[in-house]
Amino acid sequence: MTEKRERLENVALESAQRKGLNGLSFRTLADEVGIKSSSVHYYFPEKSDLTRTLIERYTQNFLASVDSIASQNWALRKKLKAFIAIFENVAVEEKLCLCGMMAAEVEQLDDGNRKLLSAFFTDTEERLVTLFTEHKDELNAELSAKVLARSLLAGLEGALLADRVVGDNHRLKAQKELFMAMLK
Amino acid sequence: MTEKRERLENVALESAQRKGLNGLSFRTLADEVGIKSSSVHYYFPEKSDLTRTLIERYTQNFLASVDSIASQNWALRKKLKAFIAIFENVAVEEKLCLCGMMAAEVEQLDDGNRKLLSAFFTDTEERLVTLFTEHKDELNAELSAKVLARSLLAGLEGALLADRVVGDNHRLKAQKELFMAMLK
DNA sequence: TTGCATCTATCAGTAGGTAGATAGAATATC
DNA sequence: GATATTCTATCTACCTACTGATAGATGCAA
Repeated sequence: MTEKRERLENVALESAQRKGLNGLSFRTLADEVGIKSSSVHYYFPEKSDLTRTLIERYTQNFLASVDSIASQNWALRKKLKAFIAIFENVAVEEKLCLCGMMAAEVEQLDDGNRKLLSAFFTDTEERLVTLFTEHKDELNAELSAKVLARSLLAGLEGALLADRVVGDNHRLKAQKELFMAMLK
Repeated sequence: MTEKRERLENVALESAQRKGLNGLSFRTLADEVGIKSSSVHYYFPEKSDLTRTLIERYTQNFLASVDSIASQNWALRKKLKAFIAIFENVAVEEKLCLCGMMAAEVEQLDDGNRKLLSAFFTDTEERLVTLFTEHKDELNAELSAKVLARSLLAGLEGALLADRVVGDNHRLKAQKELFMAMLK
C-alpha cells in the first residue's frame, strides 16, 4: 500500500469515527492530505469503495485485537478489562466505534457494505461467545454465553454513543462494573 | 398547533429515526407533505429549529411513557418489561430511538440541541435511578441504581443500533434476559 | 516510453436558505 | 356595514455552497 493511500485511509477513518460518513467529503479529505479531490478518486473511484475499505480495515484491526486478548493466558476478568479498554481508548479521543457510527447511517450504505457492517457485529460476538464459553467456570451468572456476548457489545456501543453526548464516561464505567460483577 | 405543522413534524420524526438528520432534507420533507420546501421554512426557519422541535417532542413523549410506567402499582419485573417494550416497538418499525440516532450526528448539532440531547439521556437515567432505588428489594444484584440505570439505557440504545444492522432482534432480547436475571 | 499519480476544469445534482409576490382569512377602522 | 389593513400560508424563482464524479492534460519515474 502506498504511503499516500495509507494517509488517506487514516484521515478518512479518523473523520468517519467523529463525524460519520456524511461528514466525510472527498474535498475535505483531499485538503487534509494535501491533494486534490479528483486524486482521491484515483484511489477510491466511488465513495462506497472508500467506505468498504474503512469497514474492512477497522473490522480486521478490531478482531485482531480481540483475538490477541483471547489468546493470552489470562483470567476472564483481565480479558474483559482488556476488551473494554478497546472502547475506552476510542472514547478518550471523543470518537465512536466506526461500525457503531455507520450502523446509524446504514440506510445510506449499499448492500455489500451493509453485509460487511453486519459481519463486524456477528463476528465480534462470535469471539465473545467463545471467550465466555471457555471461561464459564469464572462466571457466577447463569446466563448463556450468547446473551452475555450480545449484551456486552451492544452495551459498549451504546455507552460510547451516549457518553460522547453527555460528555463523561459514566456509561462505559457502568458497563464495566456490570460485567465485573458477574465474575466470581 | 396547526394540522400542517403537525404533519410536518410527524413525517420529519419518522424520517429522522430511519435516516438520521442528514437524510432529512427540506425538499423531500416538503414533497411528502405536499407543499414546497420554502413553505417548510415558514414553520421552521432553520433546520436547527426543526431539529430542536423533534428532540423536544421526542424527549417529552418518551419521558411521559417512562413516568407512566413508573407510577403504576407493578413489580419491578413488569415495569422493566414495559420500559424495554418502548424500544421493542421502535425496533419493529426498523427505526432507532431519535436521540440515539442524533447522538451519532452530534458533531453537526449546535450547542442548544446538544444540551437537549444530553438531557434526554440524563433525564431518562434519573427516572431509572429512582425506579431501581424504589424497587431495590426486588433486585438480587449488588450494583448501584446508577450503574443499573446507565447500563440499561446504553445497552438498549446499542441493541437497537446493532439489531437493525444485523436484521434480527437478538441484542434487544439479550438485554432483556440480562436484566430479568438480576431480579429476584 | 509506458504507466502511475496528480493536476485543472468542469458537470449535474442537491443542500439550506432568502426574496418577493399572492390569495384569502381575520381584524381593525371609519 | 363597508373599507382598509394586517396576518397566515403558500407559491415561484433564485442564490450560494457543497456533493460525488468525470474527462483530459501534465509531469515524472522506471
